Amino acid sequence: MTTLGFALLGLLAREPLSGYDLAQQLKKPVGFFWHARHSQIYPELALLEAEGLVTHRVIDQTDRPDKKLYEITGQGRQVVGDWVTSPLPVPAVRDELVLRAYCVWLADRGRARAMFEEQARIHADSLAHYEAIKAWFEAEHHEQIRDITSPHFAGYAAVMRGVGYEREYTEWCRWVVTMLAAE
Amino acid sequence: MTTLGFALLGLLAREPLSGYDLAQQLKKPVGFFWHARHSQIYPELALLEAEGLVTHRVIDQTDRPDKKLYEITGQGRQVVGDWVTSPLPVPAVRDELVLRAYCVWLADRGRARAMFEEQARIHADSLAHYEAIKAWFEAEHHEQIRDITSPHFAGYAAVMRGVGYEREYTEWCRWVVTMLAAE
DNA sequence: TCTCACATGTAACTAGTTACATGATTGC
DNA sequence: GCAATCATGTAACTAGTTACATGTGAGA
Repeated sequence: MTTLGFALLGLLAREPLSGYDLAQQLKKPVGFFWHARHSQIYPELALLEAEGLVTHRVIDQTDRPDKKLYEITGQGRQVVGDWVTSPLPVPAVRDELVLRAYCVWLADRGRARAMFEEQARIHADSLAHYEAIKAWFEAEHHEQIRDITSPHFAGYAAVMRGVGYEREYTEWCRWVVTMLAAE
Repeated sequence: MTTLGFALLGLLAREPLSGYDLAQQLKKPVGFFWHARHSQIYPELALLEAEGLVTHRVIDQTDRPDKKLYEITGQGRQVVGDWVTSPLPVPAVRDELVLRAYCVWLADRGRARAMFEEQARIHADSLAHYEAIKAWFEAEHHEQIRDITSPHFAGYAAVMRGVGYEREYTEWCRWVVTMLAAE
């Protein structure tokens, strides 16, 4: 089982979806912590089905192409649940912007400043986006986000991380900008 | 040019190193934002040399195996400097722990709590590590860390990100733990 | 007419990981 | 004798990206 497989099972545990739907979900912002293209999703769904973790049925549609609606099986639910608490290998962080910061002493000051300003903007926008989703969770699911057996709690937890991550990232970018702008 | 190539050039711009040294550097904590195994580094160095961005000379050693010491060329320096401010593609975040949080409603509560407690510990340790390096920079290079043309400024900037990242990560893990522990 | 959203797939390639392979010296 | 550090490489595999491929219906 690959991590993508678990990501798909995690989404299908909430509601039945087609491969196309899954690809949409694995775009921002739900998929800020994991994402994939349809070219990776379709073969992965076939593998999940071969292992009995999902099933599909074809939905005939007149106004648009037919689709395969995937549903998680009881076994699939079990497998995701077990995976969540299984030993986690040390996470591999790769961040090209931090790598660029590490090399910024070799770059043109003005251009570097402009780049970090733009990155600050991008992460501030992303932060605003997550904060809006957080506010929506608090307004629409204020009960469920405290219930750890609810998917809304889990979604809220992920969004909380998104907020914290982007807030910190934005602050760091701005700090770099002030350093590059000094004097 | 791959990102790894730029990472290697960024290290070689500071001092000449062997492939083995580079592999050591690309381990924690310098390499918290980028890392690679020696199996990827050796071929990449050969490519960099073929492009005229680095050169090497063999250092004969009696007490240990001979090594190839790589040095960055003027062209190499130019190439890294330009890359730093070149357009940055949207960063692809992949975080398995957040994905697991998104699926935590399907898991056993006690086991999930234990896992997030352990992750909180790991990130708190990592934070302490970065904070020590930050303090070392401030004590040993208090002048250079304000000079944006100094590699120490760039190193300090990267470490600042490490501190912020791990601080936020630790806080989030602890928040998840308190949620899982409630009642 | 053309583009966009819906819908599903395969093929070719790239980056990165794991495993294989070798060999010297130092310290337990 | 055995493990660890230093030192350099290759081979096989996996995950993920980009590009190729096809086709419908709605709306500008």
